[in-house]
Amino acid sequence: MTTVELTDKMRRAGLRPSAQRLAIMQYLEMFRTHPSADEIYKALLPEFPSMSLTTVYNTLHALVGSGLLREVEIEPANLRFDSASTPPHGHFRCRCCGRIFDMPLPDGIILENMPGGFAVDSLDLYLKGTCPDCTTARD
Amino acid sequence: MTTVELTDKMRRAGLRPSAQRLAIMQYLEMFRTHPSADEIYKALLPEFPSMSLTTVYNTLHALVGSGLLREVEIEPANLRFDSASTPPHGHFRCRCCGRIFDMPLPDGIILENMPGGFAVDSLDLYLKGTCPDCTTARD
DNA sequence: TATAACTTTGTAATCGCTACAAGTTACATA
DNA sequence: TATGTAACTTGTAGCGATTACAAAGTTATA
Repeated sequence: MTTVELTDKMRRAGLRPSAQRLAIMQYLEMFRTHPSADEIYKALLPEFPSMSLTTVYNTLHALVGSGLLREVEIEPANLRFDSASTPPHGHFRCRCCGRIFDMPLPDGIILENMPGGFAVDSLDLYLKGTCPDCTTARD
Repeated sequence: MTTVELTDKMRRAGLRPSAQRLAIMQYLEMFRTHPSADEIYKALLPEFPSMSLTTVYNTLHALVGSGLLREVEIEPANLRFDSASTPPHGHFRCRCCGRIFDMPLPDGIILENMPGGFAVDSLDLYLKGTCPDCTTARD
């Protein structure tokens, strides 16, 4: 996604497209590793030496609030973030290397037969185990 | 589950069934509200006035480690716990009252068509929305 | 009963995150 | 282009959940 496109997207969401915000969005578009706020902060520090961690948190919350990002809560102690420009998907965390992978949502996960009266507005599927790389490395 | 049964269960898991541990397990068997460590601590304090919060955490970790409890990570800032003596199920958190409900796992969630090489050893389904009580109250 | 292993307790510390206030910037309007 | 205002950024201080650690207590077993 180009800078212009991102700028438009943010404006349409009612957010001012500051340099820091654009950089954060671009980072999340480019690196699909589900980084934490701190990882984003450290990665962008060379480019924005004066940027504050608080700005990263502010931005992430603003972007989540307007639907441009999704939170990934697969690791309770570390909130992670994911561009919302992909279709809904589950997440898999490798217990060995700690990486987080996107996974397809199994067919049939559609929320039909929920107990009556529960109005579901978000669904998260989190899987844990060993990823192919770590399985191979262990052999 | 009786105290004797719980004692056996813990012994089989290689854990000493101390009074504190039994009380914590019993609390989780009795109250299916997915309490946090702090809630358990406060609830048991009258019975064990000298118990330390650290003991609660130690116990919860030990029990999770040996499969007697499951962690519920539906709220990133507050780890919650669930007896493992129930069949696998998903969780629903009401955004209005904050309560957490057990939910059936939708059919078809069985992890067949996962991308090759991913060895899944745990699955968590987290749903959020409005529960029946809060929906009714709002009308 | 001695010894080792396990468990509990209390304190201090860590870590992710948030609150807040002051300074800066963007942008609509004139 | 100038200007007022709302939005944004920054730094510091602080909070709450959790963990580290060491000392004291308990239990199992030889």
